[in-house]
Amino acid sequence: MKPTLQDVANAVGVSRSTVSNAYSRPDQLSAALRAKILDAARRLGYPGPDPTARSLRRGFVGAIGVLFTSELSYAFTDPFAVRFLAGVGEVAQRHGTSLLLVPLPGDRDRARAAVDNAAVDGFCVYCVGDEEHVLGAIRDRGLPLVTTAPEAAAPADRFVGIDERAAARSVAAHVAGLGHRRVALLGDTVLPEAPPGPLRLAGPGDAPRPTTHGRLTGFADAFAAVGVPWPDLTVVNAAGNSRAAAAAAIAPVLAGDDPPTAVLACSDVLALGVLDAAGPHSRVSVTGFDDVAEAADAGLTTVRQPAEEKGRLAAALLLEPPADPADGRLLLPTDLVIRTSTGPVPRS
Amino acid sequence: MKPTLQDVANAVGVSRSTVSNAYSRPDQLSAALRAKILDAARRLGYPGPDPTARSLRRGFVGAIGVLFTSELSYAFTDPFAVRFLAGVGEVAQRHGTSLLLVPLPGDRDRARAAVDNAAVDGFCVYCVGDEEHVLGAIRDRGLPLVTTAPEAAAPADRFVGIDERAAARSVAAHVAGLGHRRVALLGDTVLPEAPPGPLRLAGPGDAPRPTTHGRLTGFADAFAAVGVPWPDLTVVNAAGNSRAAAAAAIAPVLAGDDPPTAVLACSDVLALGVLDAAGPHSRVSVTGFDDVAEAADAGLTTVRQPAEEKGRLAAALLLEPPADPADGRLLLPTDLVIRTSTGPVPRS
DNA sequence: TTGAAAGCGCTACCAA
DNA sequence: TTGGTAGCGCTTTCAA
Repeated sequence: MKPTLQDVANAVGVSRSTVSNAYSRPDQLSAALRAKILDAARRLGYPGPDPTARSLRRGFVGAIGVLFTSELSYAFTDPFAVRFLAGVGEVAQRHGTSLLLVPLPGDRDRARAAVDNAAVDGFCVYCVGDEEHVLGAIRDRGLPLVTTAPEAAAPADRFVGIDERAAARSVAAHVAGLGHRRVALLGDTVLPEAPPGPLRLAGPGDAPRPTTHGRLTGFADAFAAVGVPWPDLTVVNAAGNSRAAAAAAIAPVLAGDDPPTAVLACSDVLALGVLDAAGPHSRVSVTGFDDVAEAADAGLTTVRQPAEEKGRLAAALLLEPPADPADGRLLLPTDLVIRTSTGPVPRS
Repeated sequence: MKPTLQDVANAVGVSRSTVSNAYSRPDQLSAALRAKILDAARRLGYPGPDPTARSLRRGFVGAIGVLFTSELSYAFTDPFAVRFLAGVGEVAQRHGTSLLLVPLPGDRDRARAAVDNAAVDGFCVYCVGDEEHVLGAIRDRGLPLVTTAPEAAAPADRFVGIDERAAARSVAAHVAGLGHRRVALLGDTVLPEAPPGPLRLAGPGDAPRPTTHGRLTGFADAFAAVGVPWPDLTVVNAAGNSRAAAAAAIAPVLAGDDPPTAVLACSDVLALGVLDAAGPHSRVSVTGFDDVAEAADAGLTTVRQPAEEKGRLAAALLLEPPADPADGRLLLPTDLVIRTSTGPVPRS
């Protein structure tokens, strides 16, 4: 059997409290006794207080949960997510806090159970899709949470994000300013079970994912301002946030009659897929979102948002709660980055 | 106060066991009673059994630790590490197991404490540097562990990795075959506190990090075979596994008298830094290690190892222990990938 | 099908 | 400076 604190106490002939103090509050006992206890522990092979028991007793864990409302591997596959994580990790390291990455089953009940079973002191929720039930589970546990989607946050939640709508409007205005009027908007899983390809959407607000919703709305704003109403915009659905999914979804649209002269994607990864599908000689204008590393190489016009900083702030908001709750909602700046993937409407 | 299982029991007028069963063993009570209990729980705001208490009682946690013997952000910054993590995450997701990423303080005692405090059922150790004390701490806790460094593994440890030495020998033999004899070997933190730049090393075995050690040995093998003894090889130290660190370390060497005609780096990231430092018109041959995504774009000759697969196998070894302990040591295949960054010795 | 008893291993209070 | 007491919230026999 593995030795416990009690065994060490017995071996040395002191009480459990004293052994506990030897580990957790060295100033509460003489150096000599402490040395003797630590020595006996080593001899017995006692590895120190059990973390689980300690957490139970102390009432906190020393870990924060990081949730991606998607497959766990999304976190390591999407370049923006990875940089977000790097930022979270940096702050966690500084606090000596661990990061618990919890895989979320697609099934809602089981997702809720996964949240309920996570031994953590709070959650950072990187919002990918529809997360209301996940956020609800966290709130029900009474744990603090930071989310990256404004619409998803309840008043008590902390939030760090960008003004998705305004940011999207800025790229779209750039494209509109270049004269584009026949435009496609490309998003990942615009509607839950939708097949890849063009989609009928009564309005941008119909997209359940808060990020997609915000970005589509911003795109629509800019085109409405130049006289292109929502129904004239083609919404295209990609079955996943990957280049391949984007290429597969957009290819038929580009090959159709009366193809769009510009494609506005809801992420850089999708935009890169559009460039893949369009081929090197295409003159279609393409924009992305996020400004990941590959975007620069590809000459992609996009909206930059500070990835690592977003992660750092999310973790900081959780680990160093602001005194004033009003400071718990952070809006980060974005920049329109104009590169070579956008240009005037080709005359045909 | 947050409600506990006891409160729910009181409210319904049943015992704690019954409430517990309602959550953990639905088959142990009537559907009607269970519904009544769950309902009362919802009304009281009871979020289900506390994960910590449950872990303590059950004796297991449902999470595995992932350790990087380096800053935690290394895990998200190094492209190979990210892919490894993706593989680990994939298997973890399948098992419904969470991943605890534990930041390791540089200080050995505190690193040990971090390991001791992690509430997990086992560890995957991604070996970056010197990890003996970390592995020791894990073994002392009696937890299973999988490591990626062969030298670091004790007989009881599981291991998944490559034959570092043979893999390194294969690239080096390619370079030697091209006629190169004045060669520099570039590693990250070859010696613990060494400054960037050339280094005196009595032999490759003097590098404490097992990976570096193995790779340098393989490089040395290949050059010994063509008559270039160890002392004629220039070992160069980079202060970190980054392009910038590599560039800074190698620049003076390339600019010196009698510069090497080839640089063999211990990782792709370092090799890319060498290319940065050499500039586009340089004819120095450069090789990397790992074959990350950027390597292909840069035309880097390198050794490919299966990154995601390594992660998947590491996690599987931990989560699905092989019946026969002999199956707990896996050696993965590697491929020499020859691209444009290596060529014959330029005639000057 | 339900309940009572017995801890899992530890820490924090308070008294000596 | 040390020890006794009293749980943290839960699960799991076993018996009813």
